[in-house]
Amino acid sequence: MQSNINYNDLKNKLLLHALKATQQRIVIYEAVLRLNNHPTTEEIYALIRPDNPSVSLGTVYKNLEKFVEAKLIRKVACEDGMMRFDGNIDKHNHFYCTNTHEIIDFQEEDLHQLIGNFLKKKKIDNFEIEDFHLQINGKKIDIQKEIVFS
Amino acid sequence: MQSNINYNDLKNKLLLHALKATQQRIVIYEAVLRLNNHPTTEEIYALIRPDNPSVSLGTVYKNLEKFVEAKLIRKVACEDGMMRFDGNIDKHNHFYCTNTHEIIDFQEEDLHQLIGNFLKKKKIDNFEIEDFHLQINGKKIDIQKEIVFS
DNA sequence: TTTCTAAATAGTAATTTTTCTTATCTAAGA
DNA sequence: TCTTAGATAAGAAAAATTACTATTTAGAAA
Repeated sequence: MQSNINYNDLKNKLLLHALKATQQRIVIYEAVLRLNNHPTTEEIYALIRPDNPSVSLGTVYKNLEKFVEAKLIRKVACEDGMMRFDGNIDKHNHFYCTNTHEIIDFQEEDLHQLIGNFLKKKKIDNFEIEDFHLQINGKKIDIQKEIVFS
Repeated sequence: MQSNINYNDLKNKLLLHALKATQQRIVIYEAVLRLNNHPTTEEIYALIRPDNPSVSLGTVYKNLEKFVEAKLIRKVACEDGMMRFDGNIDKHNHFYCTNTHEIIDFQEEDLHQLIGNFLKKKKIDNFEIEDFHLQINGKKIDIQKEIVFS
């Protein structure tokens, strides 16, 4: 758990990504990290609203987009129609539960390399690969419990 | 190219998927197949509108959703915020051009098996995998030309 | 520290996308 | 042919997103 996200770390992270560190941005970025299960814009807005009633929804939308541009966070397009955001920018992939619409991180360096190597060897003309994203679709068996992989 | 999509084939395909073969559904399904580059709902609506002015947008939305449920087509959530649809239900993956927002099919049986085998070997508890989808992000170098891979 | 300015924000309006509602209609099985 | 469950049109409504503009502010420069 990231309980150690303090004001200065957040601020520096923003500055490092060439983003003016406004109060609103710090709060929004913190919310993305706290809600570490791929929140929607509304979920982020709902989290920050009680303590920051003057932050407008438009600001949340605009800044999430800015953060993605600056590669501070990632966008995750979801089949349920909602755009979601991911504060974890390490290489990783996702499970998607078609029952609960949860997106669950799947950190598996071996698999990531396997795919990366395949693409490197493959001759692909007229396309410069930046990254890739694997989404594994299925259903959680016990919705209450977590997915365990080893 | 699928120039051989005729009325009866479309109708039978719908019936095969337990969908009542209405005139509207035949027209909508045909549009998805014709617009074989992952059209949005609006693009589908725009294509059929001239010849079928009485088909309503709501019908297009509802039926695309129905088709996905019936596994007649696939949904492709796109980072540009638009939901797109794919009439090709064969196992395949996608390139996504962050410049043009195009989604381009990447049919590569070897890669698909590589990933499938990895996941089969991996012990994953509390999740029943149905399928997976690899999206390769990057930029087309010459926007006019196609991506070539071999 | 104070001043300056480009950039960011709040609040609201407008637009876009999607879903819902209801009266009417139709495909396909009996 | 008749019947009816399911589908449709049309428009209203809701939800999601973007745009606009006066005001404010972070951070650079003096």
